[in-house]
Amino acid sequence: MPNPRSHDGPTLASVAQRAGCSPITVSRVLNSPEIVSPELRERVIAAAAELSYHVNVAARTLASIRTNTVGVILPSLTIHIFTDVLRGIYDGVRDTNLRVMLGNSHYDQNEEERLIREFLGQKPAAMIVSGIEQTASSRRMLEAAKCPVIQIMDLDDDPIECIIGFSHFDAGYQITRHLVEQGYRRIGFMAGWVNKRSLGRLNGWRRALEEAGIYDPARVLADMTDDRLIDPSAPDDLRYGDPSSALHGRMMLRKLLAVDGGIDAVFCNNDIFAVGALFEAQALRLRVPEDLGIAGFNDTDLVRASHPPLSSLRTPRYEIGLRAAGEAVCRLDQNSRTPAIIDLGIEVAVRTSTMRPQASG
Amino acid sequence: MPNPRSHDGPTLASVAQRAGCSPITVSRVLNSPEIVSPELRERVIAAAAELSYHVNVAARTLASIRTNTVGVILPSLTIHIFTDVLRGIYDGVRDTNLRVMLGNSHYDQNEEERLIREFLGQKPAAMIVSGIEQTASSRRMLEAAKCPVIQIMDLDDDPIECIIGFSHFDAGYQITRHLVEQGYRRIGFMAGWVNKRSLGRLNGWRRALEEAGIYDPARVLADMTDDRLIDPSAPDDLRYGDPSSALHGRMMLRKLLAVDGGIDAVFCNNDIFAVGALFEAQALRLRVPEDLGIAGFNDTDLVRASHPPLSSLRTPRYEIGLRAAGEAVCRLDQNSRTPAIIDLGIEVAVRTSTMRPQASG
DNA sequence: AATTGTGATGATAGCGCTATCATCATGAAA
DNA sequence: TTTCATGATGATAGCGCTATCATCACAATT
Repeated sequence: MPNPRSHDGPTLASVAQRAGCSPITVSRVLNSPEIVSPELRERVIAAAAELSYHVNVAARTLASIRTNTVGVILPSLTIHIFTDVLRGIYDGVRDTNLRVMLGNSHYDQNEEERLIREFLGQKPAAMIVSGIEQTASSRRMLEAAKCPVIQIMDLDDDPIECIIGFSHFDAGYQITRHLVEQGYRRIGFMAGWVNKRSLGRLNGWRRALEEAGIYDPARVLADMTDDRLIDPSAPDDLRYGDPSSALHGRMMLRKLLAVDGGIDAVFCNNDIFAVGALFEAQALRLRVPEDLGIAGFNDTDLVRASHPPLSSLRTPRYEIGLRAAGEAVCRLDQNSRTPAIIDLGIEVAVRTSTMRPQASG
Repeated sequence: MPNPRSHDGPTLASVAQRAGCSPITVSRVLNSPEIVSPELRERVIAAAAELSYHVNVAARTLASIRTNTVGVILPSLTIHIFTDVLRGIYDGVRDTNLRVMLGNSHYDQNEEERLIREFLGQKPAAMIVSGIEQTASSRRMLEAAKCPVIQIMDLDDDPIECIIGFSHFDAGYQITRHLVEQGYRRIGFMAGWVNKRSLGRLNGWRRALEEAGIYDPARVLADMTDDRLIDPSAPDDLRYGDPSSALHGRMMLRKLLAVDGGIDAVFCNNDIFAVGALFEAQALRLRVPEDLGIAGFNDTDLVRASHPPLSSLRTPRYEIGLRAAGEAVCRLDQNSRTPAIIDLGIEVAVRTSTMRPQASG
């Protein structure tokens, strides 16, 4: 009777036996094939194929100290921004031997800290974490980590090691500048719920308006800083709903139009809000862009196809994920931990929704 | 000098030493605390906390045969449907000791087979795979797997073991019946690109129309069965774009309106197409629902907020993920492998976009 | 012929954990 | 008292792999 603790699958030893060599040689064929003679190598490969052998990752990890797992911690899987990033990361580790271990912090810094602790306990090959809002203790753990640590999505702070993203301040500033240049004067900001990144955009919006002498704090709407948006006990409508739903966009536009003096343009913190605002404008029979300019954020497919097409700010979400994975691979290859701030840039995508006829500006 | 191969972190042995007991007792505190005396247990927990000990997952896996990893294989991370499912899965394994290992097959059955082989090689605790379109060899491997295998998203076939989803045929049938009941007679189907699931919906659409005696095969648009949609070498516009973009919806509506006899309503294979169709209708100054009825699929946030709100078919995407994870946990607990077909049901969400004034019906 | 280097392969000893069996008090039942 | 069950803890032996060092044939160099 065979050892009951053993797996049933073939092991290095069984491949070795079949190929007529020692287990360690099989290991070499797997890990550094160039140092094994061609004939033996072929024999081993054939034997492995015949037995449909697959390495036991746990055993390899245990024996070799290094793992091939990249820990990724994102604040949400609901918000499409982060699934775009995630897709980039997965595409970035394709054709490498790296695995992704994903954690969802649900925008909870304590949960994030827990995940960081747990992931670091597994000695990951690299860590990719979103943003710069970690707790002090999370930050300390990441700084002490013996692997590349890559922060993503943000820029404006001193990174732990490598940070890949874009300036949210610039993003808010540039899209707002565009609205100012189009002649809009009462420009609102539909922030939704405010985190560090949104705050950067808000400050960019504010700066652009202050420079033009038309800043009015009443025109920012951030009162959705509301636990219901992320609280699992919230009513179904919001719980299953995207916290950035188009319905919120509609509601917020109504509120902004109702503030003293109203608004003649709105910068929406994401494209979904913007589409919601567009629908609300249609419902109110406001002409876009004549009566109301609408600008989105992220430049997703949707706003290219709307009627009228919406201006937006293109953010390199997929590219951030791809590059983050690439940096991880590269830093592992070169065993380097050089600090780096990688700005993947942004771009204002100008479309009809903000092309105000100059006559009326 | 310590063993250079060893990790630097604390091990079971160091915790044991600090707690003044043997390593195996520490292991017991971790795995079945109830069999250790309260005092010793407390001492061990305290020692572990002081050293901030974390188990070495690789060592545990190697020693215990069983892993705590659930392999999940999805065909896409681009399509929001699957990220909804993914979110459900992650929420479903929260507060369990299960990990998720995610693979993206990019709608490629060979890639899927590769992933299945690789994942099974790691003796996962369970497997969750999307759909029923596996290759024969994939199917064989999954059937032979020594772990619960849960298929999701579909229903209409004999499952490997447990399948969780809904009937795509019924879905297509019900939403089309609704359109028929509203008095629409030239009802198109905007399929986009056809896989097994879309085909089910198409057949449902067809059946409903045949029953009403108004089926016309010219009114289905499925010519986007186009490799560019999933080919990484496609032009940027499509590559980075969602293969179910609203722009496709706009294009397809134009095509459907141009077929002989035109259409007076359209069932769109997803909500994004439907919103695109709505925008196109707006651009063409077609009144919705009077001139054109529009129905979407999935009932996402977006269609609730559009102007007019779009009817859609609610699909339990998040719930499928949640339940799949739940089934995995449950089957592991009970060590059962009972066949099960779990229909999570669908619902027609009727909104303005298909409420045709009966006078004109 | 002796020495050295090189390239290919093998032997050995763990990596940190858990399955299994062994031990040893303790108290209840005979 | 003896026996036996029970509960708590320990000792031992791997899980399947790789790091490290050892070996050995063979060719090149002195």
